[in-house]
Amino acid sequence: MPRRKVVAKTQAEAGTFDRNQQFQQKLDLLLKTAAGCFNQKGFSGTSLRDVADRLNITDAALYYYVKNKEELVFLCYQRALDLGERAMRRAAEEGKTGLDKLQLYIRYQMEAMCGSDGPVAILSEIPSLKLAHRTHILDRTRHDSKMVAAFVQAGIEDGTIRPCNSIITCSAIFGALNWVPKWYRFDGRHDAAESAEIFVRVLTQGIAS
Amino acid sequence: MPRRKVVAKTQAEAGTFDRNQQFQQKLDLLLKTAAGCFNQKGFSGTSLRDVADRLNITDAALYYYVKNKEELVFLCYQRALDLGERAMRRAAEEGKTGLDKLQLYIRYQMEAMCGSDGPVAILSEIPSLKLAHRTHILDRTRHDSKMVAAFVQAGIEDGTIRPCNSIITCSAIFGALNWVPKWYRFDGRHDAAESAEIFVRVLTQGIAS
Amino acid sequence: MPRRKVVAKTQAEAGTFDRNQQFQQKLDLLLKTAAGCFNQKGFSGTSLRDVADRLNITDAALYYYVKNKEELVFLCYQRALDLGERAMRRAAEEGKTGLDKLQLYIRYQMEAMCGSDGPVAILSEIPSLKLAHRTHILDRTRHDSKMVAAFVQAGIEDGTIRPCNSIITCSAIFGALNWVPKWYRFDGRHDAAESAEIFVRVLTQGIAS
Amino acid sequence: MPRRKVVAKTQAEAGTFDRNQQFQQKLDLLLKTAAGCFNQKGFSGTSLRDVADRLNITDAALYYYVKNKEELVFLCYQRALDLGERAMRRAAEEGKTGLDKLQLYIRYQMEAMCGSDGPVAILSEIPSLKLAHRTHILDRTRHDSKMVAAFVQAGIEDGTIRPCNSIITCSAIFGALNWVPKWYRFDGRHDAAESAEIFVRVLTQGIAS
DNA sequence: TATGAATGAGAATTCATTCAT
DNA sequence: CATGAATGAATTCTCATTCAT
Repeated sequence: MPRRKVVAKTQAEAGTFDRNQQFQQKLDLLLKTAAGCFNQKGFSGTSLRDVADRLNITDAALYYYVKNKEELVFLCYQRALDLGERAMRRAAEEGKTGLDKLQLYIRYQMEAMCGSDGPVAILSEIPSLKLAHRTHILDRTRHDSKMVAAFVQAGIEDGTIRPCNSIITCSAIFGALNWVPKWYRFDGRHDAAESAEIFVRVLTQGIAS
Repeated sequence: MPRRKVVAKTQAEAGTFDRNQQFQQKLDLLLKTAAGCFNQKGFSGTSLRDVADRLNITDAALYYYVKNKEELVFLCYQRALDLGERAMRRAAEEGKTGLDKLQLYIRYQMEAMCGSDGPVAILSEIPSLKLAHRTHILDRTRHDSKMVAAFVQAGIEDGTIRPCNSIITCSAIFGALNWVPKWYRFDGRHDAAESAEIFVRVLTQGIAS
Repeated sequence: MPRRKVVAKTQAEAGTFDRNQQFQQKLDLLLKTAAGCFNQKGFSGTSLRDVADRLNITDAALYYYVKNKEELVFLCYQRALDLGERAMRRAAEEGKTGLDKLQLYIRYQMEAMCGSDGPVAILSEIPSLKLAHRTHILDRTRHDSKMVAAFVQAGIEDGTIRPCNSIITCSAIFGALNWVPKWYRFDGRHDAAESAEIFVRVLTQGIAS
Repeated sequence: MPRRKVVAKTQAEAGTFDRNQQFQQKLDLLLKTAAGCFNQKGFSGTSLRDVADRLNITDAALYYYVKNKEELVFLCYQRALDLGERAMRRAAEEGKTGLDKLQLYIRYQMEAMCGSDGPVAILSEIPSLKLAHRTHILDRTRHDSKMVAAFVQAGIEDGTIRPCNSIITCSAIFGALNWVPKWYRFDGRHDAAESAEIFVRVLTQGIAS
């Protein structure tokens, strides 16, 4: 019955390791599935049965993986932020100029959202989180916003981006990105790489020097 | 008591006119208020009591103005589309080139969302609408998408916009615009005109020839 | 929809007054009914439907009167303490000697529990209360215990009660009293006055000088 | 694996004997532990996980010892009645007069509840038992009540107890005793012998001639 | 017009219970 | 013997909705 945060430590306990891995995989699938539901119908609009049905289990079984619905959203949001931050980190490492970094970030973020990491949750209902989780998520999003704004600032300073209000500019960029899960389909109708390419162009060439 | 869709036509029926006008004003306030709630907490996340509380009436009283919650969202969405389409129409009329029209649309749309027309509903939970309303709204949104895509196409043809995938491009633009009500504050923290200006620049200069 | 703590203040607002009175009466009936259920089947063993069924309303209707189940128990407990403390106060006022007071308290307490104040809740599941309520109730019960122990002490000092461990003695007395609602029937099988009489005798003559 | 009600009879089957003994010991520990939980939080208020947690096993493991939760309570109640009846039997055997017997019973009962037989279940949720078990337990409790009432009757007849309503009198005595597990602590705060002594005095001297 | 009172449907959550391993 | 995983039933609670006043 115990929900585990546990991660097996030695190869010795192979059985435990396997079990744990299986648990993590199922949890990840749950998070993707839930994210898809939440994106479509919102937090309160999505019942746990909706999610469970898509996974072909009962709603009660979900409670083996998460403590409650609020935690489920929280984990979805964490996962979304993990992926976003990975995109930022890669962009920061690989990009030379500010513009470079901004463009790489948009590309990687698009690839993450539209690729095999499946539906990624839109952080649109932060108010639904309980205080501790809410502040945690808000801290991370604020940090992330600053990170991308810093890309823009860097670009302004190194001359690759024209002077502009980096805050509002980033709001436009984030908005465009955040909305993607609302319309992007994984059924082949859309192409991740192409979409990414276009987004990079539309969202950055306007501010490039 | 029958709810009126009626709009008084002559000053002759003054009493009715006044009453009706008052009704329309209250309804409009209701729609704005509800839109604000829905944007923050989602359709299902917003209870009618939430809305009623903000208006200092009881939830039961709301039923004098709308038939039910679904109709309330529907009306909010209609209102949002009305404003959006007005922006488009003005842009189409006033703009000369395709780029012109696109830029004007973005400006007018921003001004509508951030101006005195108060919170405008984000059309984020269309699936919650009943079939008739859903198709109605979907028809309008599809029409609107095409309208803006047509601005882009026109721009490509008249040489003011560089060739590009107008669908995905518009997705980026709509995303950025749709996200605005999520972060824009009416408490003076933001400036409507400035925000509009920046959005126009960020979202169109990248595709301008 | 608002649950009221409100009590009408002037005869002017007669309608309000009547409504409010009716509300209070129904709430009181609810508390008695719930107390009966809780005494028989325990807090968790009693479903809100059990209570609602006895009142011939739906369980959802209960929420018009109380915020939740926990508050329902809390109010039952408050009511029990109110009655108990009234018994103590009267005993303290009317009794001359310590023994006198103790005997009057037992009589009045029995009369309250077995009389028209209907089933009175046994305070047997205090741990189920939320912290704030729990400490509130515990404070009152501790105060009450001291009150009765003080009767005993006074009796020891004025010579009407033989020296004894007043704490354990009171535990016996409280136990006997607390258990009454478990077996007492309001269907005529038992007689309130007689039962009270016997309890007074059994529980006090043993310690009387 | 079949649960055993079996009790090994000869030392010959030593292995079985040991196993069986171990089983019985663990079961007894389970019953004590469960009784403690039930007394504190009630039957429905206690989940099998609560009990299992105190024993450092999983709830699923409990099913090796008992068929289901209902049986667990039933066994707790049986155990409580066993101890109570043993107290009565000893009292009946050792006591000369009716008063004697009554006093011995109270002492032995207190010693059982407060001694090493650890928490003993309060029979407060008999309605939760399934019919067969319920009638079985009710039969025993009725029998026990009569037994103690018989002590009182005997006392009245042999002149050691003053004439009184033996039923109500016993209700007071049982109430006081039943309530003991609610307040008695095994952490040294209370003294079993002393408490027993006081209870005997308080509960019997009032009716003694 | 607006409110108080009530309802019914649905949602989250808990929990006893099962069963393969 | 014991556990992990899952289920089904019941329960609490919320909420849109109704209706008499």
